[in-house]
Amino acid sequence: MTTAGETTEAGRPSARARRAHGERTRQAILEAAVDIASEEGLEGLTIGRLASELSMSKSGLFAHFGSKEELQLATVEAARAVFVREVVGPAFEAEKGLARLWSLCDVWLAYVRGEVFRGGCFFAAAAAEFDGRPGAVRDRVAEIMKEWLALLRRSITEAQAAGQLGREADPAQLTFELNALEMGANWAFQLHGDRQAFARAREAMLERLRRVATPTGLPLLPANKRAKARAPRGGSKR
Amino acid sequence: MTTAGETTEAGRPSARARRAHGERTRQAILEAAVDIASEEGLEGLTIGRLASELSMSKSGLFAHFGSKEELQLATVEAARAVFVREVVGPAFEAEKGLARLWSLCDVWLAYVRGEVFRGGCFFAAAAAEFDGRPGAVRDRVAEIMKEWLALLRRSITEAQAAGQLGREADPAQLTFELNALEMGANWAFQLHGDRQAFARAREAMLERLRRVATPTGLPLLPANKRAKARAPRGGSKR
DNA sequence: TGTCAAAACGAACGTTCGTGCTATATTAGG
DNA sequence: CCTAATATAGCACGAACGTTCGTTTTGACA
Repeated sequence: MTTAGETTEAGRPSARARRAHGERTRQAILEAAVDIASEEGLEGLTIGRLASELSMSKSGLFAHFGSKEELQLATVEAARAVFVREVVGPAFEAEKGLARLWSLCDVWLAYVRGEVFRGGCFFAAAAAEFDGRPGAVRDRVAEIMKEWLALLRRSITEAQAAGQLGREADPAQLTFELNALEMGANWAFQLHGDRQAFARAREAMLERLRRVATPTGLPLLPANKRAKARAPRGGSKR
Repeated sequence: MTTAGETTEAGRPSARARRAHGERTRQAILEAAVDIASEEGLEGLTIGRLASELSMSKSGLFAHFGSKEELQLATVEAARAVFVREVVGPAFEAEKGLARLWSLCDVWLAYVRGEVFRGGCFFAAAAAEFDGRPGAVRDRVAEIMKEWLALLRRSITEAQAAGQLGREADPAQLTFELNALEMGANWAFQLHGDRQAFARAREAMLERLRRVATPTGLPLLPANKRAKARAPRGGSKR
């Protein structure tokens, strides 16, 4: 439904759908589109550039989407699928509650650090690019980010329900802080190439969670490695 | 020195500078440019658009800069001047040490909330836009953001020297966290129009600073208003 | 093998982009 | 008042943009 017009209805392998060469190219297009867009932005993602990258004609490529905005929306959707596969999926292998909450934070950092997208977090970039321009793309990006925040928040309340996180902790506040640390790490890495940012974000998140964790919850968080403040080697990177 | 080439040295009304009609227009151009760029991005800042906004000809406007990149750099510089005037200046009225550190955080939030730039923090937007494209603009933006981080960091060590902040606090870590919270607030406000984000960032910053403040430093931070967890009104904004 | 729809193509459209050139106003100094 | 410098305008350029059109290639099935 979200995907454009001619998709097969998922499970009805009509004669038409069995072949479906177009679907394969469409997928290839979106794969490249996601990469380009994460580096150059969804507006910098140009149809000509995309076509030449894939050795296709502009018009042949264009026909798959019908408009630039549709291409952008499809690209956002493809990026979301990657995000779900690379972040949400793995994190959900952890048990519901604090373990999963931590996993969401941890895997997210790995997702940026491992350059799943060449330009860092796709949605952070898209959000920054479109937050000032009304339209379908902006709306969809905002929606997806709300999904993510809701996921964090739900994990928090589940951890509270399981008695792993104190009741006094405000889920919305905690969600905001964890997300801010994620954005901060992504930002520092993208702009300054600062890999330390991941360790810093990790430490801040852990510290924050430990502060509101109950004795039941505490063991679910990684152990504290305090071998750090011991040798404070003067040169601080730059 | 930082501002572009032919600015009058502030206080030396040379014959050349007295007239300087061009300088006035240049300033007017940059004022508009900063506004547009903060909303649409430095790349979306187009010469034609800028010219029509000011009822000028493209070429007449263009002559002031010589290239698009120069225009972008000049715009960044103009934005920096605004930032210094609106944030750094006011914050430096507070006394060196923890008071100033807090002032930097507080005034920064006000600067985004008060929409000094129409599109939120100019440099957060510019950083996100250019972090994937090498060039002079990207370098300058990164430099300016490092200036800001250095400012935060210096205030932290000054607060430590004054015995207002514990020696055990890692300045780089604290800088990262404060900056991340700023970015998080800006992001939430821009994308979701969420004004609560400022209060959340403020609370998180305060809490974080209180945790490392010494008994000497604590009174320098705003008092704790705990009228909040009392009436936890169910409806949480959306 | 012939048919037919899907898929890809090539060329062109009208705009807008950044950027030059050249000419005309506007202004200050002699 | 004249002159030289400065500031703005007019016009045109080549390239790239998103988009449309008519045509050709392709591949499954009768």
